Amino acid sequence: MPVARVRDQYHHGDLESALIATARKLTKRNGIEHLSLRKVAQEIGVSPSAAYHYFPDRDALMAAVGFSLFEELADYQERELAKITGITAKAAKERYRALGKTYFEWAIKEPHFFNLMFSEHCLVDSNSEQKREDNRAFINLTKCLDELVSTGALEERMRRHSELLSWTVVHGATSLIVSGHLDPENYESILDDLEFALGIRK
Amino acid sequence: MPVARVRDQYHHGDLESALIATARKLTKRNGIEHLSLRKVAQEIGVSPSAAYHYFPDRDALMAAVGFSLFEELADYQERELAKITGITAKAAKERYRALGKTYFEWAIKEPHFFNLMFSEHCLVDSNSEQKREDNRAFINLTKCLDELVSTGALEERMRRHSELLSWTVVHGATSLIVSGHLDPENYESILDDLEFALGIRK
DNA sequence: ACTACTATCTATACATTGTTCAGATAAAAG
DNA sequence: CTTTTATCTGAACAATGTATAGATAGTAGT
Repeated sequence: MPVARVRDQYHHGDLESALIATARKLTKRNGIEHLSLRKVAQEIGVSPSAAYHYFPDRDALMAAVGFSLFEELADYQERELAKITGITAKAAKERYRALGKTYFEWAIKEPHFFNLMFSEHCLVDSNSEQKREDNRAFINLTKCLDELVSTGALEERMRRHSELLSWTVVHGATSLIVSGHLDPENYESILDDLEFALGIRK
Repeated sequence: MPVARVRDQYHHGDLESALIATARKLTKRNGIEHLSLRKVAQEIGVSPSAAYHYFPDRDALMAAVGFSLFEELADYQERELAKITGITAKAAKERYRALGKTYFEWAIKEPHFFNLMFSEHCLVDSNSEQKREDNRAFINLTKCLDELVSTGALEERMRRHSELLSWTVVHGATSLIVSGHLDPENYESILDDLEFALGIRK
């Protein structure tokens, strides 16, 4: 299996990946609305019809991009979490905070990505591939909360109330800010409010 | 003399409203992605170019639809709030809950509307018309929280932490559920978690 | 009532888009 | 070397957003 590196070959070599990567690039620049299959093909140097051997339609390509972005986000979060070591309450709180901060900053940095991920293109049905990516993010949150409890930063009785609440607050604040309905400078104070309400010690 | 049927007239009479109303109808049925200016015009019985006398482009029409939906939602919320009378703690809690419930049910019932409202088409810049609609919803929340405090259902010290937190949780849960990343049956328990964390008495 | 004016809408045209399908080309299999 | 399969092209189609020039109707001024 020769890897085709030259663009003017008849067979591209790894067109599926190229399509996703290029669609990602154009989405990043122009947003979902202005992503055109033909421009993706043109950018790669391939005919518009070629894409249809890998994706049934434009929506499927966009969904593929969206799902790959969930992986990217989870990777990024895990890298950032790994930077914070220690089993103290302080470290646990930093990790908990980092989990939300990475989510928020990812969205602020690439709003077009965030919009794609939570658009109708990436609508998740119950037992799809994507649910596992959600699980991955959720498991990270679960671990963070467990650490908060075990280090004494979070009371045991608040533990079960914290999971969905944390996820919801972080996503909600991010969504409202990205869509312009809330000022970015409010993000930190909302997280403060959440930690205060959950009784996470300062 | 031509028959006085509204659609056969050269001048429509109130084309701007008709455009918004029809675009609303088609969006409700097919979603943002599949809304076409030409179909809107055809449905009204007018040429495609006619729309350009009222909206600079398709995006502007969609934005107009989106902003009108914010008004609709606020109207609906205020109607539902008005149904719950009394100045007891019980009534205050019901109104607080109703504020979130209407938001959630509105989105579940018409997900295409919700997606439009928080899409890039309705991106709100700081001093726009739309900010006032946000204010209207936020003022309702403010009043509900004040009532919770004055009836003794919410502690004074939690008051200032409750505003953005409540808004964020309700929107976040709704957004995650509409986009398929969270099961609808979780909504109530998330609200329970929030009320528990804020110390709102059962 | 006649004219000039303005607001409103149509007709036509164009580039771009998603998508289909028959066929070309290259790689793999025999 | 032939056959088969995977991969991509080319041309075509209908639909879309949008620009421009012109048609039509209501309105104001005389």
